[in-house]
Amino acid sequence: MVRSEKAKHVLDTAHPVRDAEVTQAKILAAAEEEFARHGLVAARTERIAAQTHVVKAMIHYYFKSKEGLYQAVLERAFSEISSLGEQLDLEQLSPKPALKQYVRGFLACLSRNPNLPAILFYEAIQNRGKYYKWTGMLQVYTTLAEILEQGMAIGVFRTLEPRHAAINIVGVCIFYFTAHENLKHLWRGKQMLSPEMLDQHAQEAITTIMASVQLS
Amino acid sequence: MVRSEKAKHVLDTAHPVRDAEVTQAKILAAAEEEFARHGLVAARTERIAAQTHVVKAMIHYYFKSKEGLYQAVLERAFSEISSLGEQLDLEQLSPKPALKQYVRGFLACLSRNPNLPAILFYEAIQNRGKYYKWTGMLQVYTTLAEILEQGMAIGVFRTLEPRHAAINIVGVCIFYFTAHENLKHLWRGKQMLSPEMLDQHAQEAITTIMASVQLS
DNA sequence: TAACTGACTAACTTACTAGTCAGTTTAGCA
DNA sequence: TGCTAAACTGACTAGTAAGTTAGTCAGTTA
Repeated sequence: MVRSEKAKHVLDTAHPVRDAEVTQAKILAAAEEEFARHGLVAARTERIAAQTHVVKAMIHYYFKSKEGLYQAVLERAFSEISSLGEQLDLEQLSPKPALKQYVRGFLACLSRNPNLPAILFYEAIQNRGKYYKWTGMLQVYTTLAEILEQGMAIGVFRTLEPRHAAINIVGVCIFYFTAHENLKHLWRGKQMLSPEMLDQHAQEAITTIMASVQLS
Repeated sequence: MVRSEKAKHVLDTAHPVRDAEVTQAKILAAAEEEFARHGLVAARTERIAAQTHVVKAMIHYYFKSKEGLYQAVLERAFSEISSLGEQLDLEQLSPKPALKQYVRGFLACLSRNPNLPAILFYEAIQNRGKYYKWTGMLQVYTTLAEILEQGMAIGVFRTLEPRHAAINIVGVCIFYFTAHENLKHLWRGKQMLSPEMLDQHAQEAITTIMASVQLS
């Protein structure tokens, strides 16, 4: 779904605007927050409605059901991840820069949408991938594993099990986001999703990942 | 809470045993699964009761409320993590073996209780640490950070930001458990929590972590 | 300006779920 | 063996949350 300029502009106003596109966008935005925070089951349509300043019935009017809204949120949220590998053509790069580039892209994607990890987590643990078949995320793992295998083949990476290593790389990238609310106590309550902190995380994560695959 | 031998023994039988200790242990075990899978809000006391082959009222009889049961589960589940640093005396080891030992202990702890990561995530994301003050987990981060700082000071570890690095180490250890249900598709549906796979994860995680902190 | 259409609302229904309680059963002891 | 306290049960209640519906409101067109 493409969000129009109009929709973007009015998105945070509380006034009723009587514009289908805007209302849907507002509901989607509020729903993403709600689902990221509480998961599908514990999410409350009433809260989403209140946040959106429309009435609960609008959710059913536009999205049929709570589930329907959830699926719409998932689709929008993961559209970017699915197309991660395509935008950077990794074939042209050698394994080391390819890995670096891909991880950088993945981290940038997460930074742009910090709700994604939580939604992913809920979908995996609570719904067991019922609504999102994880094909997008599996793509991430297999792409990483391929890069790692190539690197091993030409002797620029250490010996490792590609799939486990890929999982660990994703773990390094994602964990920070899912735990951010508690990690802040390590910085005396500092906001962990601020641009500076996210940048610091990205930098540390990339260094850690590149170091973890290098030859010893 | 110490689980007696008697309780352990009868834990998985379906027959009514009319033993307070056993019943409580059965409820706790079923509740741990339920809370790990669904979180506090989406957990259903009726499901816990059904799993336990007792009646829902017993939960309130022994644990007063759903929240009370949840707190009891948290307390039991995290008692081990809190005392992780104590059992191995890290002071006597130099940073490298200390890090290796500590991570090994942490991973062993997770393998023994694979529900722990999911419970941790729910508590962090959904309840924002309302019931578990994360002092236990914060201890893990600070211990790791201290080891890393020592290693940097004597020049056996590369230059890194200790807290971010500690977070990434924990991420590598934990992520596998939270995503296991989806990761299995990378192995054609293989069970990811089997002893062999857990062992493989532990081994890969330790290698990865040790490689990630070494001097380049 | 009247008919029309889609956006929106308030009030309602139905289903579910945590928690209660009055009463029953059983283990173990006198 | 009978008594008692603790373990346990089934039926109930109050509250909550998803989903429905009849109808209102605002913009648009002829």
